[in-house]
Amino acid sequence: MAVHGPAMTDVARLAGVSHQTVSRVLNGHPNVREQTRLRVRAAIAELGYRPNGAARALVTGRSQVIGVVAQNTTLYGPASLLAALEQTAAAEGFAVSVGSVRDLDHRSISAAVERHLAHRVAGIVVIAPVESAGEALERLPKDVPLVTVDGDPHRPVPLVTVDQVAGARAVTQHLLDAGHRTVWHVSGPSDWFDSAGRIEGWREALLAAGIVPPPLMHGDWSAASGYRCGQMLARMPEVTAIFTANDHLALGVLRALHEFGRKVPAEISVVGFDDVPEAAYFIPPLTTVRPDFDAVARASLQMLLTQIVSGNGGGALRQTIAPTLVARDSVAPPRG
Amino acid sequence: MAVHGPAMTDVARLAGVSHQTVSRVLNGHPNVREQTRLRVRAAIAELGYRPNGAARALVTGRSQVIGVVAQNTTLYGPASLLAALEQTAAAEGFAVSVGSVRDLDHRSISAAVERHLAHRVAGIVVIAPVESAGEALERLPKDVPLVTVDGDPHRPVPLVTVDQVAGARAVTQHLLDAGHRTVWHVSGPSDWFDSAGRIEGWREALLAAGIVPPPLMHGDWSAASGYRCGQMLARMPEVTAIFTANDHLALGVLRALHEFGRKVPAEISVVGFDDVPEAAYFIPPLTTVRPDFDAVARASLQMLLTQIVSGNGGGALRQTIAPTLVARDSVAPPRG
DNA sequence: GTGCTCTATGTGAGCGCTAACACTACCCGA
DNA sequence: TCGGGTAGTGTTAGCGCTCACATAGAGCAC
Repeated sequence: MAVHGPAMTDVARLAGVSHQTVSRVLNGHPNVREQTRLRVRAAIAELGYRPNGAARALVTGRSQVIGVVAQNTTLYGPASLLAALEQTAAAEGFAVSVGSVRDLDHRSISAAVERHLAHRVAGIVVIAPVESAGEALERLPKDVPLVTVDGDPHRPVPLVTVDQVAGARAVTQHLLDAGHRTVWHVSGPSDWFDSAGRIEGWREALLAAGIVPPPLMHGDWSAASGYRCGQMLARMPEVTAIFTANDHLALGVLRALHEFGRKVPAEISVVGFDDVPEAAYFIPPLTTVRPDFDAVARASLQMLLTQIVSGNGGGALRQTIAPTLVARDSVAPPRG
Repeated sequence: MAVHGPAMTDVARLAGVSHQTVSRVLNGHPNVREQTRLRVRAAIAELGYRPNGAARALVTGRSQVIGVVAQNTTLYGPASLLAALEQTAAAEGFAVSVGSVRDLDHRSISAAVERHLAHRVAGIVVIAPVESAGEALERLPKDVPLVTVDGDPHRPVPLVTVDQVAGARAVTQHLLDAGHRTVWHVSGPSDWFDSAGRIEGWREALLAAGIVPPPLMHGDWSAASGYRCGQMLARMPEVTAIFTANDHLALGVLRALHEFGRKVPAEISVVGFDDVPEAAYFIPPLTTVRPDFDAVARASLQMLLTQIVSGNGGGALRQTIAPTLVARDSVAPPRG
């Protein structure tokens, strides 16, 4: 009382009804007289009553909480996704509980999922961009609504994903259209699906144009690795166009090129991926690809809610969100 | 059963003990025979039993969940803080529920806090960097453990904060030590405490050196606003040193200076704040200030846990985390 | 009037857990 | 021998809510 605040029975007593009627009002049940409804609402307001989610979760077996498992929520992509998910979920009356993991191996993921299950979350969204994450999901109880984001396209799990391949293809084509003979690619870590998709799109576009893809440069999303790759690329006079798997890699590449005195875009064109807010202020402003995180969040949440409402079993739903090319100043035709 | 998984009584039956003994094992109660404990653990493992957090929350009145209220978790600072909080909380057995808000007015904040209270969170961390947020906190039930991060230093609420003033002072002094006559400042939004603290530190350092602070340039944390301020500063020949309130502003400034052909650091030195991972790859690598987000997260969580355990009433605790200067290449002595 | 439906409300049980207390051994000192 | 601790365990009563069902009254046809 003093500590725990008023309960439903307190409201009921004040309104002169039974606790069940209060419950009905709270849950928007139809068969309640308008006058009664008003009286109950007044009592709720007067007491500052707040329904106890734990009690509700106990009896219904499901809380109004969605668990999100993500790695490294400091990165722009995951952070944006998380924020968008939270906003969308809040609009639907759901809270979002984060379970971020340092590593994406199955032990970490399983542990995070366990934690969520202990709290009886209504559903789980796994931002699982790597191979090893998928395995952890196989062992999950089948009755827990689940959606993966940017996960393994080959696993029979509901999936929402940014169309990495299409984005990368568009970027590569964009560079070819500008007149470049070929396009070099600085990739993300090889075990990420995002990374794989971007490599695939790049390769496809080149092959479609009858070009043999040049050797791949392996990065790890960080500006530091972009810088290292950039130092190599800067020394190769034949390089005129570079597609980096994300904007941070592009930043590192840009700096390396700058240090070697190679002008962008006059001598070399550079394109990124993600459209971080700062990309427009790189030197020069970066042409990049913008994934629609809001759309991804909306799609995954809707997919999850469908499962929650229908009791479960989304089966192997999947949805792909197309990204858009954002053209800025870092692309120009090659010299000569 | 099929859906809800085994309950404590199921474990008890299998282990041949009472459910209460299972409860004791789970909660690390001392008076349980080693042999019994083992039997119970075996039963738990065999059934794949998972304690029901909702039931526990119902009876104890507190869940093992900490609510975090934050704005714009896409920004590097808040995102890092959130991630660090989650990691720290997980280590203590707590889950973290995010309630991000679009605006930091009291209606939004109150709504987010309400949502957390409905779920009976054990405590709340509010990342409340602006004035209006504080008001919302005044009306909060007194018995809810609460910690604010980067909040109003003048409110009687437990507070953990990065020492903005010290950081800004150090940066400014660093520039003066390099030989600059004065330091210009591009600030963050005026209603953020972070912003105010950085302005204060900058001003203090200048005044201490007997220098009248030059006019303040107002930004809003974004690279875009940094760019706009940079365009003005670039045209002023007397400007030789700029301290920007965060790294993104610095990026915008750097680009503007670059466009105007002003060399950094040869002609103008630039310093940022936050040490985003990319700062080392700006052109040139950015000298900046690194706040220790992990330390902030640890401090706030510890403060919160103290309140949770002791029943409440942290009173007006406060803790300040000193940031460190990270010297890179964007600072040099002025010409001549 | 009787019997029916339909709406508005109340009653009781129980979700899975913890807290408080009760109980049973058993050991120890007097 | 017996009281009195103390470790180990069981029993009972709820926490605040929803679900399934019971009930009461109103409306209406015959």
